[in-house]
Amino acid sequence: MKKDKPKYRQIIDAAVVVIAENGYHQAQVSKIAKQAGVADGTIYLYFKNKEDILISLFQDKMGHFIERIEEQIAGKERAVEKLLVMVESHFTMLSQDRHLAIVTQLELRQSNKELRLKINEVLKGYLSLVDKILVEGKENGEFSGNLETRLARQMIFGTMDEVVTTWVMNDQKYDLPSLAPSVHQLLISGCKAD
Amino acid sequence: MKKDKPKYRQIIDAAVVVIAENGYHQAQVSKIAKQAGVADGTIYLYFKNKEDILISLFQDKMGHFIERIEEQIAGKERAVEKLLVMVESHFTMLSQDRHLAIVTQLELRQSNKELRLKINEVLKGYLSLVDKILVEGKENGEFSGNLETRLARQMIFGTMDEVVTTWVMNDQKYDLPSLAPSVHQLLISGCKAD
Amino acid sequence: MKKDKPKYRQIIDAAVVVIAENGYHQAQVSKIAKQAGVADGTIYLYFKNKEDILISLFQDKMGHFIERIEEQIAGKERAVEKLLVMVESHFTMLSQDRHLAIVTQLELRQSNKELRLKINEVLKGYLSLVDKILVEGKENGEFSGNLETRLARQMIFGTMDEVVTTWVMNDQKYDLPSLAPSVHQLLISGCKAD
Amino acid sequence: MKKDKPKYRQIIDAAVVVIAENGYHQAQVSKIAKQAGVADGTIYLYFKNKEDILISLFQDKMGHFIERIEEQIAGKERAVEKLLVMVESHFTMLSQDRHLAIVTQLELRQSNKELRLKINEVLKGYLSLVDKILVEGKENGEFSGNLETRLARQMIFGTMDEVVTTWVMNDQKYDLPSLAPSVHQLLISGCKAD
DNA sequence: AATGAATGAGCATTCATTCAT
DNA sequence: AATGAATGAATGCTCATTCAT
Repeated sequence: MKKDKPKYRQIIDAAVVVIAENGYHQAQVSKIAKQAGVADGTIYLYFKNKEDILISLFQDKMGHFIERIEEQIAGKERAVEKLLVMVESHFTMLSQDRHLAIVTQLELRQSNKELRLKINEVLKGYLSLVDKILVEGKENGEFSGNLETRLARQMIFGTMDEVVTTWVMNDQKYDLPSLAPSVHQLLISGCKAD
Repeated sequence: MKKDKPKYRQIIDAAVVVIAENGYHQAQVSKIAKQAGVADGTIYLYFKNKEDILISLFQDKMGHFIERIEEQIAGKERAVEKLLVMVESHFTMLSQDRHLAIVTQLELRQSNKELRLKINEVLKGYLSLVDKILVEGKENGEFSGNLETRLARQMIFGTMDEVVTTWVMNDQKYDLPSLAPSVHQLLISGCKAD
Repeated sequence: MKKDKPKYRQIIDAAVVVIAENGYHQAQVSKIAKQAGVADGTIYLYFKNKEDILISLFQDKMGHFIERIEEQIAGKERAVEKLLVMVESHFTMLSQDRHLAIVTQLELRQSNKELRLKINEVLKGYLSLVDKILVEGKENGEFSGNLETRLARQMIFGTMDEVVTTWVMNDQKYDLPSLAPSVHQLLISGCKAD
Repeated sequence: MKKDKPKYRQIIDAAVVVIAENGYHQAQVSKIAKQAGVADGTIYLYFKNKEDILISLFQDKMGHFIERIEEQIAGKERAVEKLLVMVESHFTMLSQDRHLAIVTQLELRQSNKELRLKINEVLKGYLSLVDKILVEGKENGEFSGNLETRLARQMIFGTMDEVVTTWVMNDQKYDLPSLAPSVHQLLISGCKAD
């Protein structure tokens, strides 16, 4: 299995660094190869083409992302708590890997429509995790029975994404994880005063 | 003033059509010129370079966008109502200009970081409109006094953006404006059951 | 019409020189552009791609070739004379353009199958000229009525081609046109003693 | 002697198949290795480089070719008969090995000038066989004493080659050996009516 | 002898921008 | 003001060959 060989990860990790530091359009294959410490041609022993590096990168990183969040959530009983853990994990993981944050929030969005569609496929795994929490919350009465799952999911994901993107655009100069409780509070109670 | 000459708008409108129909990376200057009915070189009499077309496009369209919303809001007393009008207007205007929706939600995001920073500058006008509503709501007791304006604004904008993007990605095949009340409800009351 | 513009011929003539002097596989587009005194990109204003240069080159040169031979032949009454004129013209024209001879006999044959098929299309014009002479000769009794036109044409073309190729491979170091009478004699009378 | 080891022939035979089925430019060393059932590196234990495979292939196959024709000719008395046997054998052997026919008539001609010069060296053995027949024929009065051996040989070889190439280009869809008598007749008597 | 992972040089083509007319 | 022909920099990928095992 190619994915288990050390060079596979070397190249993916190199791609994250190169894209974060040079930007999507300045991340030439030769730069990635150099950063990974392999020859240009070696890239093509592990990836079909340049796009394949980027998709694999996203699948690989996002796969870990979702797994971690699932693990964290597993220990919690209530949907509200699960949502808090999710926001915290989301913010924490991205703030712990500054390069990855830049790549996912800014650079990878410059890819063409085709690649973005493939990225969206990967994201669906995350979105259905959100859905599961929402349905659970509705069933056990934590959330309103009238809550439209799809819209609520879009609010949750859209909000987290916007918060992280703003943080990255501001050069990650404030602490992201500490915003999690407030964001969580916002998501579960909205703007309205009690 | 160049911006008042007819060719200025011709070119901007041509850019919207060409980008929406061909995608950001297939929107060559020569295509835009052809669509606008001018020679390639003429573009450079009205715009400094290609990036300048895109920024001007965004400024122009977003300018109208904000003006319209300000007009609509002006007639309303309460922050909650103003927020509803804003969501409604946002959804309605984008659903009335399919090309513009594609360009702002999908295509322009493929631009490089530099251009996106400039686009964000333009967006600030919109975001401060949101802020104004939030502050007003906090002052008159509609919204919690503890509400963190910045985060709430990110939730509001992030949610609307995500809802519109999902709608565009689904080929605009359902009615967007009719989602406004639910989205508004979500934003003001969150997920939590009463 | 692009073909009438001076740069069109400049580029084709440059291609002949570059291919003859560097060989087919060392004839990069940038070399052709430099030889033609234009920018690389200019090539693509006149030709679809590199292959298109080569096909156009062959069509252009072979077009002249056939026209000239047709003119020469027009003045002759008998098929045997026409054949002589054809062999003489064929040999003379190629010996007058050493670069072209190298390109048609050695270099262009290294092209891929697809290009060679297109080249063969162009050659058909020449081959049917041979056929016309053969049919005429059969009708007026100069050639045997049993002569199989297709095979005879293959003998004539195959012989001329082999003679020219051998001459090119020997660095064009002997006089080609002076072989025409003997080759003509061979073609019309074969090996057999009278 | 490397040439006597089984893998030497395995690789040559694999090269013929791979080139015939994929074309000269798509016949990568790795494909030949795979077809031969050996590792890429093993090729280089038996051949100096890729070009060496092709020259060896040609030497090997053409060696058999000439040997066979020499055997067939040995039984004949007269030059005219020998020529007939040669044409028949030439056509028969190539029509019995479709892959080899494609390789020698179409694919190997795409090689670079250098390789083609080496191939010509190998061909000289065949050409001198033709010369021998011609000289013999001139000596015993079958052929005209004025016959220029070199040109006659070029006619004979050029004609056979053109006939075979045309047959290959037409997908070998008619019977080649049955053309031998007519071609032979043409070669010995030319176009002229008796 | 045999393997096959690794190497790295080399090139056609696009397109934003210019400038002579 | 307007044109559009000309420019030229910039890059992903292939594949013959090597060499440590």
